[in-house]
Amino acid sequence: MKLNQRKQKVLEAVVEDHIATAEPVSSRTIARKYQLGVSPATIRNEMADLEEAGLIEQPHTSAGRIPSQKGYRYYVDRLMRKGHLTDREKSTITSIFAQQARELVDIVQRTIKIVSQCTDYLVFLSGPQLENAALHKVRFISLAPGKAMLVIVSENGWVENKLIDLPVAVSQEELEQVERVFNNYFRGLTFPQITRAILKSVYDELSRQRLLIDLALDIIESVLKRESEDALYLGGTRNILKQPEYRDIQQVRKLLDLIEEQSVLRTILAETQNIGITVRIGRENKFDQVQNCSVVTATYAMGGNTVGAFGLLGPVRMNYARAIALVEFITQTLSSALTRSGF
Amino acid sequence: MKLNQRKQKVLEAVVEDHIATAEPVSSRTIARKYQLGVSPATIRNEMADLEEAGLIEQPHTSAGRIPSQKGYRYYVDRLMRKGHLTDREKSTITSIFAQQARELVDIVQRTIKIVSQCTDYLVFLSGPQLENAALHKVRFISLAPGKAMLVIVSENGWVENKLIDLPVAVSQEELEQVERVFNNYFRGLTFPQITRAILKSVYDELSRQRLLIDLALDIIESVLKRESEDALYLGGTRNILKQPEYRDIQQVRKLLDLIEEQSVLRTILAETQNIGITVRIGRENKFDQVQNCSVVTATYAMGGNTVGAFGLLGPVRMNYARAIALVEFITQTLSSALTRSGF
DNA sequence: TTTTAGCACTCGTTGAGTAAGAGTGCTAAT
DNA sequence: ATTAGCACTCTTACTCAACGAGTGCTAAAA
Repeated sequence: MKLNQRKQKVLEAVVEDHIATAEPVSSRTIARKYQLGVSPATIRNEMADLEEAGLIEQPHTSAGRIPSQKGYRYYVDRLMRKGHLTDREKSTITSIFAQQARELVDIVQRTIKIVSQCTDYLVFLSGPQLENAALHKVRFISLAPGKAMLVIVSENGWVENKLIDLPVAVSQEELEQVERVFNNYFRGLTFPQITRAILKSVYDELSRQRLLIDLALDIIESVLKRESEDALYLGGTRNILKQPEYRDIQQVRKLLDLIEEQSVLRTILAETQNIGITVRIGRENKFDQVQNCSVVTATYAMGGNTVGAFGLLGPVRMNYARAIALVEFITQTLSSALTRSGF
Repeated sequence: MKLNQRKQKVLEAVVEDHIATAEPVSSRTIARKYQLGVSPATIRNEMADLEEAGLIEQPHTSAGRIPSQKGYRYYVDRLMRKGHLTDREKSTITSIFAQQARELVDIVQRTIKIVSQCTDYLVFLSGPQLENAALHKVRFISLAPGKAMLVIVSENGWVENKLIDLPVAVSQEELEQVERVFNNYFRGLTFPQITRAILKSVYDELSRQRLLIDLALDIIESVLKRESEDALYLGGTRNILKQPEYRDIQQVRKLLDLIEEQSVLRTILAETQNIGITVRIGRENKFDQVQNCSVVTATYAMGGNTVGAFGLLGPVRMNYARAIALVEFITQTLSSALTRSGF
């Protein structure tokens, strides 16, 4: 779709004014606030064209225009200028990550908290999961017959642990053998890197523990999978009510459903590709429950490996420039904090 | 305060009808729905007296009466009949606990989920914390210099674990010595039972590890404390919006503040005494944020030791009989589920 | 003395009607 | 191509009256 210079200016003005005020934008407002050097009447003509193109719409005849979802998309793709965080905001965020963290969860919770203070959108985050992190050490601690604790330590010092059931009776002795195999052969590898090929060479050398190692691999894999499914962190629920879109109780209801039944948010994060920032506007979202919302997401990494995703959810009338800047800054900062040693 | 038989009947009718309908109750409604065998006019006279006694009030002249907070208190203390859960509800709840649970958290989360399905109030729960549970075994797993994982296993098999910093360089050897001391001398004791007296006898025998044991005790104590402060589980946020009290966004706002800033709920649970069910109506609550809510709480136990508390929060117009029956049944069932072995 | 029927009174709710205001689209002049 | 002017539309706010629910009081009935 080709728009001349002036139509673009008008569309930009409609979108930005509506984002700022949540009200329909009139031709007069644009003429007054955004110096296009033309009269309201001219702007009205342009607006009529933009409406015909489906980029803006009128709630009713005697109201101004609001952007359509298509209009927002056009704005995000072509008109929007890069948003900037203030130095103050940046340093607040950075300082949070500078503090020493004992566990992964601590970092995540701090992130949620700080972001919900600098935005009025819903903040949500998955991971960080060690599934793709490089292994440093594996420990099995026998607690009772058939019951043990598995501790997985990543190369840069992060720890994941989980209670597991051992389907067969395994002695502490045998567990220690398995530990040794892992720590000797697999140290420094990510889980997906422990390929069949590598396994084979291990098998040859250690044919006796073959069954045991297979078992251990299954257990570790399932633990890492389960963890990554479980981990969803949320914040900013109180702030998002400030958005006038949520003056209607029905909307709030939908939002709380989303929060309590976390699967939608989880899937949104799981489907985020690691190719920079993803923006989904209204009906571009797959799920019914978020079709009147917009979502900005991005992945974050640990030592080059994607380990989780971070997102902001707000009304379609969202400050995209700011949201994108924030998501970008957070995922970058978080990635470098996680890549630094956990110890 | 002494009320004659009929006044009590009228008060009961006002409270129960208002709980059911959320509307002011008129004298005519009472005469029609609750057979007192007298005319509306008589009931009006009784109502005037009840109003003078401060037990009911009128939103405005041409409306019926609603109970005052004092009226609810009178009802809860003297009029209310014991509520009952249906067999279906009871068996759903019981079946949840019958399932094998791997970790404490699993049980807790299931509880929250099932309760929020059978009530429209906010469900919240603290613990279970092992602080008061009998120790079975303690393990220190050295992960890196100055960094270790502490695993605490209770007598009936529940496990708590936490990453800890070791302030001094401690060898794996020394950690194992400490483990041995704990497992030999303290097995079967709850933490508060490890008194100075017992410690002293240990010191005499093992004077060499004295400093180390002191250090270990401090660490374990702080871990258990920290855990118990952290653990707050919530559910039912979506359901509570069904209550007509929350048609006003401002109220919803307050509720979300409560949910996101969990300290108030945490304190309410922490202050719950283990003397059966506690009911706090409106301004009987200490905290401003919940003065237009009522809270029903009770503690639950593991092998006789209180390890956490469970609560329901709703509007002052709450179905107290049902809420109390539910809290009672849940805490009992939860206690016996936890007291059964964790394995 | 207690209960109740009857009635006047109060107050919130609803709906209709109206005026004001915002914003548009169209036309004709620039 | 742009714009001033104006008629038209639609929402919002406000007023006013009618209605209804429920009470309190009084006087009669039990």
